[in-house]
Amino acid sequence: MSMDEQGSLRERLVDAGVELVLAEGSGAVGLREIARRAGVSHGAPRRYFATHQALLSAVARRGFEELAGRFEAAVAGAAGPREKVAAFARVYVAFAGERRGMFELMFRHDLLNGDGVAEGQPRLREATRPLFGEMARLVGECLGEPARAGVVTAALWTNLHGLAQLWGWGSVQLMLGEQARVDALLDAVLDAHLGPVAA
Amino acid sequence: MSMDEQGSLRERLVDAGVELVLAEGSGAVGLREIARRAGVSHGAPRRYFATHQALLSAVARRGFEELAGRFEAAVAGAAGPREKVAAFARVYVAFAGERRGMFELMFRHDLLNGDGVAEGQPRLREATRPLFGEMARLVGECLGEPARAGVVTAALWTNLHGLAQLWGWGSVQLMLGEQARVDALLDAVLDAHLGPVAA
DNA sequence: AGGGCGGCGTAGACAGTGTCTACAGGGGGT
DNA sequence: ACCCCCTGTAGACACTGTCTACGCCGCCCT
Repeated sequence: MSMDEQGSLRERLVDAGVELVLAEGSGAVGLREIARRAGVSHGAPRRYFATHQALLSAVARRGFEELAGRFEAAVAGAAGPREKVAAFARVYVAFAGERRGMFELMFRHDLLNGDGVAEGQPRLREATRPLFGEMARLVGECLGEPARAGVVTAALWTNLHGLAQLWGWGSVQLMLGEQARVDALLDAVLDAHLGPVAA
Repeated sequence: MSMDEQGSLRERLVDAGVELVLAEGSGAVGLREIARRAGVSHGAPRRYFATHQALLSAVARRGFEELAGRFEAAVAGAAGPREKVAAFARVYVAFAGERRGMFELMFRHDLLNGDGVAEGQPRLREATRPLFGEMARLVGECLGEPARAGVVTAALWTNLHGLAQLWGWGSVQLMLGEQARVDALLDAVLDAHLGPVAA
C-alpha cells in the first residue's frame, strides 16, 4: 500500500476519468479509454475497481465533491438565508452548465447504481443528502414556518434539477426563444417557492 | 412499398423496441436485441434506420406520442384551467413513474440527437413544443396576466421534469423519508407556481 | 410466359467494448 | 537466498454497432 510520487494508480485512473468526462462528455468514458489516458493496460483498472460502473461511480463522486465545495463557498459568501439559498441555486445550474458531461454522469443512475467504491465510503446515492439538509435549514429560515421546509425544499430542489437539465439541453430556449435568460428564470423559480423578495 | 399483414418491418422494429424498453429498461435497447425480438437478422434494421440512434429516436417518438395522448385525455376531462394544468402535471409524473425506461430514453439526448426518422417528420427535440404552447395558454388563464405565462410555464415545466426524474430514482424519498407522498409534493409545486387554489 | 431487375433481408467481417484468466516482474519479509 | 504476494500485462471471450457483399423473391416489361 505505497504511493509512488505520481499518486497511486487508483487516483490516477479517477483523474483520467474526470479529465475525460470533462473534455469529451459522458458518452466517452469507456473503461479502456480511461486506462489508455492513464498510460496503463486495459486490464489494470480491474485491480482497483471490480467493474466499469465502480470506476464511473468514483469519477462521479469527484463531481459531487466539487459541487459540494462550490456550495460551501457560495453559501459562506452570501448574507441572509434568502441570499444563501439563491447562491445555492445559482451554483447548481452553473455547475450543470459548465461541467455538462460530469453533471450528466452524476445522474446516470444506470451507469453507477453499484456501490461504486471501497467498503468504507458512503453510497453514492446519499452523497447529496447533507446538502439537502443544509438547504432545508436555510429554507426553513426563509419561510419562518419550519414545518413546511421539507416539502418546499424538495419542490425547489427538483425544480433546480429540472431547470439545470432542460436548460443545458437547450429545451427551455426552444420553448421560450433564444433570447431567454437563465437568470430571470432562476429568479422566477426562487420567487415561486420562497415568495417574492420583498416579503 | 406494400405492407404485409404483419405490418412493415419498419413498424415491427419500432414495436419491438418499445416492448423492449418498457420491459427491460433503457439500457437494454441494443440494435441487435431489437432485431432479435423482431425475428430478423442483425443487419435488417439498417434498411430502415441508418443508425442505431435513428431507431431509438423512432422508439422515443412513440413515447412522446403516448404522452401527448395522455395529456389530451387528461386536459379534456378536467374542468377549469387550473384543474387542467393540474391534470397535465399529474400525467407527467405518472408517465415517468409507469413508463420509466421509456421516460429515460426520451431524455437521453446523447442517444437520439440525430434527426431520427424519415425526412418529413419534425425533429424529435420539437416534439413537446405544442404541448408547451397549450400549457402556456392554460397557465395564462390561471394567472390572469398573460405576460408572465411564458416564464411561469417554463418554471413549472422544469419543476415537473425534475420532480418526475428525482422521484422515479427514489432520490426524493431518500431526502424526505419513505413515507413521502408524491401527490402532496405535486400539489406544493402547483401552488408555488400558480398560487394557492383559494386565490 | 419468360427474363431481367430492384428492393429486401441474410451473413460475414471489422473494430471496438467490458469482463475474465493466466502469466511475468519486482520488492519485502523471513 | 529464497519465496511469496502485489501489481500490472496480455490474450481470450462474448458481445456490440457499422459496413459490405451476396442471394432470394416478386414485380414489371417485352
